[in-house]
Amino acid sequence: MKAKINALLIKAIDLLYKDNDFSIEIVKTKSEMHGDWSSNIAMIVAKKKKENPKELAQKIIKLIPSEDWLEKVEIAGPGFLNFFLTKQGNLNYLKNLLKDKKSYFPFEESNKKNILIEYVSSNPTGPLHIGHGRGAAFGSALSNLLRKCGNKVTEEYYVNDQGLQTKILAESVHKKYLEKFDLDTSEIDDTNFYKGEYIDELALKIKTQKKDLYLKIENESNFINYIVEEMMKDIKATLENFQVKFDSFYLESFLYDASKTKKTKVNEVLEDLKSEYSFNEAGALWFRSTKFGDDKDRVLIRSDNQETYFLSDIAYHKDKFLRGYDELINIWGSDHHGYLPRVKASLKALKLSPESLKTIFIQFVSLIRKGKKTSMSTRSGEFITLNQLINEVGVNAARFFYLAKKSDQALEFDMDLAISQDKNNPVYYIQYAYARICSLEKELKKREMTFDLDEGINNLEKLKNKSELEIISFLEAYKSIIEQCYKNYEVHPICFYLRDLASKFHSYYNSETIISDDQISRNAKFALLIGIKRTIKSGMELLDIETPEKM
RNA sequence: CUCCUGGUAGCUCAGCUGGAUAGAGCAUCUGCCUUCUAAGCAGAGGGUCGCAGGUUCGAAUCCUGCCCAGGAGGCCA
Repeated sequence: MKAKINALLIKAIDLLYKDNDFSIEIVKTKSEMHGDWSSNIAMIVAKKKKENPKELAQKIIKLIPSEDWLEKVEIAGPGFLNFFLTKQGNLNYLKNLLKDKKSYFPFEESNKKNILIEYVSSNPTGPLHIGHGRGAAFGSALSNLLRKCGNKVTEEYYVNDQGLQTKILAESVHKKYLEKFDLDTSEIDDTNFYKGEYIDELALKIKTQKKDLYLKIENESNFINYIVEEMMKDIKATLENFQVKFDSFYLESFLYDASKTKKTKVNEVLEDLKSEYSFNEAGALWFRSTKFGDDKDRVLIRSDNQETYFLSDIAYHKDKFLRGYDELINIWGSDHHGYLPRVKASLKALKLSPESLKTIFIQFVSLIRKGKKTSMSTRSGEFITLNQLINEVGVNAARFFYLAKKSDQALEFDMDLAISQDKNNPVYYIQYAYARICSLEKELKKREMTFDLDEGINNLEKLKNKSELEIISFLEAYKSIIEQCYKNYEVHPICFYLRDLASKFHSYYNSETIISDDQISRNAKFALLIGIKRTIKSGMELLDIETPEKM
């Protein structure tokens, strides 16, 4: 409908000015006094052409032909054009939705892309905590949306499976492991060690499974790999538990692997940057990132010969480009925002287009328990793991709480509120609406009545009361919400929409008896319910939240 | 010190690519279960949109300054 109105307006303006370069808005109205759809076109164009908005609006109206779906167009306020649709016009969307045998989805990208989306990528030095959970929920939901809109999407987790931090992790575990055998570890300097409970648990697991095999470590890198694998097992299990499914886990060590090719991918990057963009200073190798807009130059290889994570990150990003994607998406914690300029600088140096890389930052999650804020730190071991959260509030509620807030805004996760499963949880409210519709269908069968969808579709005109008309119109708004989310790489508006839709349904349910004796009107009402049901299902599937048929 | 986010109802947040009377949920108060699921509904109260200027027909939205909160600025990740 929006597209139809848009076409009429563009044509009218084109006739008047031979110009259609305007960014106009066509929105669903909030009040029925303003009709069904509203446009600010007259005010936008009037400004550019220095005319009076109301007079211009008058001219535009004269150029709008009569259409069977259009009742009338009015001018209101400072120059809004308000479109009042005929009954037919308003029913178009719902009819299409109901006629589609498959699951209806209101938007499809015309220029389909092959997208790589990287998220979570938590270091395997500890279990996932509630901060990672937010990135996981958002990344998976956004992937669903991008895919549902017609794109090919690959979800990837980048694993920093080597380097200094994994070494420290292995040492931390090993110390605990030694202590399990009552060995004296007081000589070991553990100031930088990881301290969480999981270290102790892992040490115990190793003792149980491998006995005294690692009392003396013969091959350090093998031991590190072993520990990292154990951590990743745990992380993967948590992700699966949380409805997050990755297509690939990309190992950092692969970038240093020379077994298949002569040169490692990291070495290739070092050559790419050689002499022109890198230099030696104080025993270290630097990347001249200032040449590409970064604040300062960055170290690639430290004076102790240790490669920085930045170096392998460059190689990783280069590899992403070489794998042939149209678009790369990174979902990073907001503490990495200072990191982006140097990555973009490296892309420019490698003559790869930084515009193809879209980075979305996820703000911190802090935890509130019994009114007290808890700080999160992997190293000190003070955190709530994602597993704990799932166990306490459930996957569905956890996902919804994460997704219902704009991702670039800090989130205060109130455990006590999320734990309370009784009433405060908006998830149940939406699920309940869905279950109620399912329940009505069951009740219908129980009373040995039938539902004929085609008859319902053909009699939608019979739906006349206020809440029915409002819902019919609101169902169409789903399309705009999806388009907006798709365009802006966000998902929280879906949460708000579903809540509103559920609310309108509950209200309707309470004001009307759905199962009536009049077959025609009953079918029409059930057709409307099916529209609601499919829309809720569609939205919840994007969020990966369950829609039980019974509660 | 520099940069990035944010400041909207008692609380948690939408709205921010300028538009019509600033919206939800929770909490509070008043009603509604012999009737399709009360995990629900109907109604009420609650606001100097951090402060001050500016841009214009119009500003919560854009610009500038200030105040407050959080974050980033390493040969840490």
